[in-house]
Amino acid sequence: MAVSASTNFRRTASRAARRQQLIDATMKCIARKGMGSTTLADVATEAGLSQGIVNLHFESKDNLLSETLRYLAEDYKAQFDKSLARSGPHPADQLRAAMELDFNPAICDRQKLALWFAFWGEVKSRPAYRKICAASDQYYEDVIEQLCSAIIKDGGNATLSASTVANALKSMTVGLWLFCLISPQTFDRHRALDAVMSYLRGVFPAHFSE
Amino acid sequence: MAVSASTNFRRTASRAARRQQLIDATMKCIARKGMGSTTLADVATEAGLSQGIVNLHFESKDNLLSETLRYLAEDYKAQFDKSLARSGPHPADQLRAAMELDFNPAICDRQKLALWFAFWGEVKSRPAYRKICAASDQYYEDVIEQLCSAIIKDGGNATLSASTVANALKSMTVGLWLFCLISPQTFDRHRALDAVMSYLRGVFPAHFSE
DNA sequence: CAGTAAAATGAATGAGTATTCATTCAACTT
DNA sequence: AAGTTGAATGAATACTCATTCATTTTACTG
Repeated sequence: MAVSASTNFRRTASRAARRQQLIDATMKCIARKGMGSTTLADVATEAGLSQGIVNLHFESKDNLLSETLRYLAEDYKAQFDKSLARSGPHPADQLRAAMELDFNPAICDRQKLALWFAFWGEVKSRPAYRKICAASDQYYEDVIEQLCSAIIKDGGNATLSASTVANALKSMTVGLWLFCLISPQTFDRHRALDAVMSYLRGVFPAHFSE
Repeated sequence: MAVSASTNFRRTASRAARRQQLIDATMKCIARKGMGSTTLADVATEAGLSQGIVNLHFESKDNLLSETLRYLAEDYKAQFDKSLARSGPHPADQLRAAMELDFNPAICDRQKLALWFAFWGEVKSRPAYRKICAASDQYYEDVIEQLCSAIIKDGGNATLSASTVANALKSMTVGLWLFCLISPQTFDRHRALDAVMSYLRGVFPAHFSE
């Protein structure tokens, strides 16, 4: 029943691999053609498979898109958790790592940014997307707020509100991503990271100076 | 030829009024149903007019959408310019007015926010949208940067870069708008404005304290 | 090597949609 | 009042696209 690991060269991939292949194709199509103009035929062609393949592996187009958003969010979370785990032990190290991740080429490339904005653009009319995004946001908001809180306790400006700083940081990321998406010639991820680090130096001078 | 102002009760509106009526209907439909699921029939029904009306006044659906984005951008600019003109003479007054506008109910309501994100979601695949947004962004970036520059000269922290602060401010707005759109229950425009004002107090303490 | 089950195909279907255009209608002119 | 003009209508058209499913292909089993 389960596909053995030894049969790597099957022409028919395992269910999970095929689904991932289709999600990858979907992401490429949305970035290239936009969410509204991406058809199931486009996705199938991009994946090098046939017409009916999406409905075979995902029930419907709606479902494919939801799963694609879910994957996008999970992929980001995996990189986020890994970045924090690999960074230094101090909360300031972790906060820096989190912000550097957001402007890493792996995250901050126009294809992925286009995807995020494509889904955010439908959030108001698609409760399913809204829920996925809200849950995701909540997680980062919490983690970043805890880091800010720790930094404030560790000799930071005690009048600062950790949640306000966390809001400011996460929202800056979104806006800077939009600038990278809209004006790639005049605005790039280095300038974006500069803006964030300059904010961090302003708010936590004792922790974020070279 | 021109419709006289006295004939207010014509059943057939002037060309400009009809176009505006259709743009208004388009905005409502996009906010409600999303950009991808908005059909010309939806727009016509929302406007209380007939099937072919959009192609009569706008050449095509594409054109209607571009004109809608253009209107959205012009409408924002008009309110922005008016806010600065009405505010106090000092650059700090004007900067505060600009930020307060962004979280005013007239701008920061979920219907309008949904519209902005709907268009931003298509920016990568539609050069026409990208250009409109880029031009618009450039304008605000310039104005805000000049205000920051003036504040810095007027006794602000001379090591600050006006353009970095301007980037941070404008990007925070976008991200905070997204939070308002995604999590209206847990996040509202007051919290958003708090985050911005807290940033301004941090960066320009001499100019932004009560 | 059959035989079987699962995976994949791709033509067919049918719902939906942008666009066209012949006709209708309202407002103004003389 | 009859005529003229341009706006508006809405049925018809041509097309796109998600979904279905009978058939084919592939991989595995005894």
